[in-house]
Amino acid sequence: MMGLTRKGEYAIRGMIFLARQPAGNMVLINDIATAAEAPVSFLAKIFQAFAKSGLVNSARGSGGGFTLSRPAAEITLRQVVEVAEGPIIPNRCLLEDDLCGNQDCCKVHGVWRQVQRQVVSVLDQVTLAEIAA
Amino acid sequence: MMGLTRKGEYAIRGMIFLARQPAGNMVLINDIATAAEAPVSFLAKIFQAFAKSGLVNSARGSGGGFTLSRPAAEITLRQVVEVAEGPIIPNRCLLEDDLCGNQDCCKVHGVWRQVQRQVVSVLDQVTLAEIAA
DNA sequence: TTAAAAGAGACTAAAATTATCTCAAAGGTC
DNA sequence: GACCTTTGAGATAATTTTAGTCTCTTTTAA
Repeated sequence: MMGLTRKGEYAIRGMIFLARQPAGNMVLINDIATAAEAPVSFLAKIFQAFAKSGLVNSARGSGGGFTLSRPAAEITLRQVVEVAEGPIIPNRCLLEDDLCGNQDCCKVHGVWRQVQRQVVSVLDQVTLAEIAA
Repeated sequence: MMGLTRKGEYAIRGMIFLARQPAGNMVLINDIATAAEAPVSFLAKIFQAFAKSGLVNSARGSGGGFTLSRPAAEITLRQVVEVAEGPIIPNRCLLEDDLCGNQDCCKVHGVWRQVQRQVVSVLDQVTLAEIAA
């Protein structure tokens, strides 16, 4: 239960590698994948999402690649994880806008919200810079 | 990410129903399943696990069924969740006894352990009695 | 002895995860 | 402009996990 998937693991490792590059240095997805020990085409998808989300900049053509869009100290682990894996949701009924039909579910509801807050809070306080150091 | 599965949901709902019965009252898995809105044969498996783990007592034959093995106030949500879903582990490398080959993984290792502790701590502090009330 | 229950294991179906492949679009370089 | 490099996007496939079913066995009480 509660596990990060491969996607999340690859994402984190890839971002750590990027964070260790000289600022602004464009890195090929191939090199990131090698460093992160991830399948290239799979990681490519993940980094597409990072590019869309604005966490990284991308450029095509020769001399292209990926680079962090801002200092690693300004990117949190939560942001990385959420772009890769989606929002941190310990239970379905957290999604349904506070209105779930099931009475029992709602009793537990508050507990899951608490869990969510704790997890998010931990991940919010860790930056890429810290874990890449 | 971080989601409880159906199994966990059914498990919790079933245990809440049991917790609401008069103490010692044997309840059929059919009735639990109806109350929990879960498939009978699926929930039966889950309650087999509960019986094995000692959270509930079971008896076969007519007059048989399931009952909590101790007061609902002495059963935590964590126990219920862990029997149903397995241990709460936010990342693979938490399993590997503190020794994972990957350096980067290990930098993040402490973060996941913190996450784990927070989640466990929340679930440890909620009893069946509280959520069944 | 018989009917009513849970226990155990094999099996199936559906969904999510983990990829892979192909082609299109964009950006340099000659 | 022709050409090569690189990311973008979408379809597809393989694998694993989740979810659920079915059958048969064991236990127990009446």
